[in-house]
Formats: sequence, C-alpha cells, structure tokens
Amino acid sequence: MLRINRETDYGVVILSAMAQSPAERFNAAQLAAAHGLPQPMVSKVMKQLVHAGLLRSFRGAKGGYGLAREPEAITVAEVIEALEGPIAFTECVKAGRDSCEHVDDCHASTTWARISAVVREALGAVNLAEMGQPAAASAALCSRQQLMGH
Amino acid sequence: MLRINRETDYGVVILSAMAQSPAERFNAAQLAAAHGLPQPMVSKVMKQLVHAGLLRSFRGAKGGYGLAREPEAITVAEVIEALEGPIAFTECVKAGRDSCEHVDDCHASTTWARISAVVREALGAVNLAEMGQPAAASAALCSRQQLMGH
DNA sequence: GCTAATGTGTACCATTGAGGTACGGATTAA
DNA sequence: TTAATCCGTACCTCAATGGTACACATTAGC
Repeated sequence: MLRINRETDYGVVILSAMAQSPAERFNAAQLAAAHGLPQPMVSKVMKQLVHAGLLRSFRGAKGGYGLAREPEAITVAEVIEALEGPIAFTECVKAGRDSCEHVDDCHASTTWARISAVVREALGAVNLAEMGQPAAASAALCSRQQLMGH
Repeated sequence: MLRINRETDYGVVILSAMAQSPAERFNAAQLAAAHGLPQPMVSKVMKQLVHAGLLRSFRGAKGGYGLAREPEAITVAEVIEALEGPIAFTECVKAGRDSCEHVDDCHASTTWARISAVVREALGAVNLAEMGQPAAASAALCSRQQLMGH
C-alpha cells in the first residue's frame, strides 16, 4: 500500500503541531496527551528527530523539545528520512548497484531510482508550516518546478 | 524507507520484460528461470495481475500469460495498485475519514491525501514500455503536467 | 479419451519487522 | 536534595511478508 509507518505518521503530526508555536518548548507527556498517543512511543520518535537534527532537546526538570529550525525550513521529506531512512522504492535503489545480482540485466532499477527522486522531491516541497494547512501544501506541491532530467 | 514490497518489485520486473515482446505468450516457469525468481512466487504474482486485468491467462497445455493491453497503456501505478492496494501514505487516506478518531483535529490527513495523489500521478506517468528505458521514463516524469490543485 | 503441461485456489509455515512496553540512568531547575 | 525530564537499552508480542506445498481445473496434442 506504499504506506509510511506509524512512527513517521506520529512524527509528522507532532512536528506539525509544534510548528504552530515554533518558539514554545514541549515535553513528551504533554504531546502524547494532546494527540492521544502512547507516551513511550512519543519519546522514541522524538529521540530520533533529535538525532536527525530536526529537534533540540533540553534535559532535566522543565526540559522538553523545541524545533531546531524554523518550521518553514523543515520538510516532510526530512522527517520521513529521519524516521525511516532514505526514500527509495526498492532495495537496490537504496543499497546501490552491488546489492542485487540482477542489476546488470535489470531494466527497472534505473527507472525506480528516477521515480524515487521525483517522490523525494515532492515530499521535499512541503514544509511543516504547510503540513497543517492543506491549501498551502497544495500550492507548494503545484508550484514546485520539475527539476528532474538530464 | 517507503519501499514497495517484493511481490510488487517482481511484478514490475516481469511485466517490463514481457513488454519487450508484447505479443508473445509466457509461462510462469520460463519467467521464473529468466529472472532468477522462485516459480511459485511468480505464479502468485501473475494470478493477482490477471485478477486486476493487467494480464490475460491461457490455461492448459501451451498455456501461459500475455499482456491484456499494449505496454504503453499499463502504468506503474496500476501494477502497484494491483499488487498492494491503493496508493495511500497513511491509513486514514486509504480508509476514509471514519477510520481515525483524530481526523477532526488532525491537521495532517488532508495534506497526506494531496501528497498521495501527487505520487500516484507520478507513478501513473510511467508505463511499462518506458520502465525498461530510463531515458523514456525520465521524459515521462518530467513532461507530465501538474494536475493537482482546485 | 488419455496424458502431459499448464494455470487456479487454498492452505500452510517461518521469519522479520512494526509497534509497543519497561526500567534504570543521566541531567538539570528549583 | 529532589522531582521532573530526557536518554539508552533491552525486551515483548503480533501481524505481515516472503515463500512453499499440493490438490484441482483446464486444455493441446496425440
């Protein structure tokens, strides 16, 4: 079904919510309650996002998480890549030529790479600020230029 | 990692190969051998593709499979949908509004639907004939118009 | 008709990964 | 010092993926 996994879904929802008040600091329990998610799950996701440099964490009492950049500067593609690795439709696109014995006579792998790039680009066109505003997201998806080719 | 599953991968490879000789009739064993795939797996995939109307099957001795349409008229999106269901990044996009208790205060679902549609469109722009020819596929991906919006 | 070659359907199994939980330790504000 | 919070690791459970097996239906060719 070509689905993102649940962690990624949670991550996007949480980050979009945080993007509404970019300056505020949020803790895991608070976010979990606000979105009806299991608290440990939220912590797990947040940790990965910190690791990827999308969030900053503040430890200790009155600690929490804050966006590492402006919401406009964080794209959906980055969130997905932070939570589930590179955007690649097939194993061989991700792992490179050596991963599959059939690369040489496989006519599909190159095209999969192109397709993956196009999708990556579409996901890179939508940022967190737009995520919560369908109209803005549509505009971003429409106006993006076709950078593919060569 | 946003990957298609293995069955889908096999399906695309097999169909692309068949698209090279659109008139020919192929049997499962022959295709399995040609691409180094397990024969039962190939049968499984073929069956689904017949069911989806992308292949025609001929039973009995000298039977086999043939493309149900011109290779140019079968898109990668159709193959994916035949083998793994609708192209939808999140559960709620696939199952509709009622599937998730948070739809009303979830700002992300609408945007996910738009993104899914864009990806669906990109996958729909590449057909089987192009799949084996990266240059043609790139051209198709580039030249497609942005139909989104409204 | 008989037989061999083929697709069809169903059922089954093993392994992996997703999703979720638990807990102890490190860090810091007050 | 204490309580709040993040961090790391390890663990568990269940469903889906990937793959297999086999009996049955269909048909070409003899």
